[in-house]
Amino acid sequence: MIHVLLAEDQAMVRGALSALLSLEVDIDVLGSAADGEAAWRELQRLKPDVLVTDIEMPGLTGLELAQRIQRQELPIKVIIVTTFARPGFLRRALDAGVSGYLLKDAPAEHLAEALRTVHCGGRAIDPQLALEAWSEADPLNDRERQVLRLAGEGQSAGDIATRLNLSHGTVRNYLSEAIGKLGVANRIEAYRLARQKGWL
Amino acid sequence: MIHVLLAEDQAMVRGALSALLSLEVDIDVLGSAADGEAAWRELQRLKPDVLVTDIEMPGLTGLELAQRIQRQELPIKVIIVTTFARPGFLRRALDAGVSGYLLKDAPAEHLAEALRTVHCGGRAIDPQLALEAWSEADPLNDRERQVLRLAGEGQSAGDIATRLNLSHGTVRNYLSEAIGKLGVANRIEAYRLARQKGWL
DNA sequence: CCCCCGGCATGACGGTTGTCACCCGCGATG
DNA sequence: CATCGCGGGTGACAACCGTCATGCCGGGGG
Repeated sequence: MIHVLLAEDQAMVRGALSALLSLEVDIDVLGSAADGEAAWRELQRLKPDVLVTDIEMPGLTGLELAQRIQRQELPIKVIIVTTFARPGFLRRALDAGVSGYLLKDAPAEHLAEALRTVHCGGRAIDPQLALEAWSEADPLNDRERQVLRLAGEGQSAGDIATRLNLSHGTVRNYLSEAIGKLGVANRIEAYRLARQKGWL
Repeated sequence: MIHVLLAEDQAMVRGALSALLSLEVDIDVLGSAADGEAAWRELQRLKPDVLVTDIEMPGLTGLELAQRIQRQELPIKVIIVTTFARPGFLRRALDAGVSGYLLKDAPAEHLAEALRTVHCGGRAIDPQLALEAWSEADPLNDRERQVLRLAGEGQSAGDIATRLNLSHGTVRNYLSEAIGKLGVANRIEAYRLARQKGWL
């Protein structure tokens, strides 16, 4: 019997996944949580074998949750189930020691299979995504990332400079650098590309 | 017995929702489709009582699907189940004659309830969203929408002008108009706001 | 008929953005 | 010690952006 905890912020999806897993005779859904903090608490209370979690959740993300589990050396496997086919996310997930990474695009049956594989000590990583993950490294440094994030929200160079205690010229240098590294024409495209790759 | 067709592009969510509805004794999931076109075909083949559909799908969106059903006067109720709490979407959905509009944030049980309500001729609209929907009208006209969409993809005024066979000055006028109407400072924020409201 | 309005264009303005060359200070590395 | 790299800053320049005033045209509505 595999004991599972589910973390997913969209209630309907959470309920539906729970229903899906309940249909499997060898899987027992102990409970579910709507955000990272709640998941962390339930994790310690229910001591499941496997945590199935989304990435984008309020409070604590699935990736941060995985990191915590790794640091505390809890005997709990982690499977990420997410919408985002972003190579950067998978890479960060692997660094956080997760055992599985599935896309919500994948057939529903894969989830139960992945649970069994992982429970037996195996790994379940979306194969085509695994290729991309190591193909292209994030070329941005921390400053460039910060600046791009703010630029993507419509902040001007001056605003960003104030926010980060930099001169507005320096901000423009970082943006220019990022734009150059990503091979695009302006900040908007740079933001979109970096976001799509999971680098922001 | 309520006969349901499910349209949702993410396979795992599709399977999970199917599992969820299968647990209800009075609901029969006839089938499911991964995109709008497939849903339209299955609709005519399976003749369900209710279509449960996402909005964002490749090919044909859930809203367009609802429009088609309305135009052809098919005796099929439509329930939209979506991630997006965008007032503009709900308004367009209501114009397309849908009977239900639920958020994926809503508890899973709401879906089955909504199905029953709708099947009996009722409506199931997310209440707090319903308020917002009529509070704020879309202030943009067609040209402003087009221009804003392209601007949001990082296109410059010149690019957009070429794309739409306008002068680059005119494009800037439209952008300026949109920025003014939305009460923001630049095209990026204008794009984000319009998108968030479901106006793009 | 005239007048007004909406779509489109122009030109001019000041501010912002993207690029580049160059500067400084500082820690690492030789 | 020399010097190299790197994070941060300056200044200049061309291009672009956001704003505004102004103009033209065509189609209603009075």
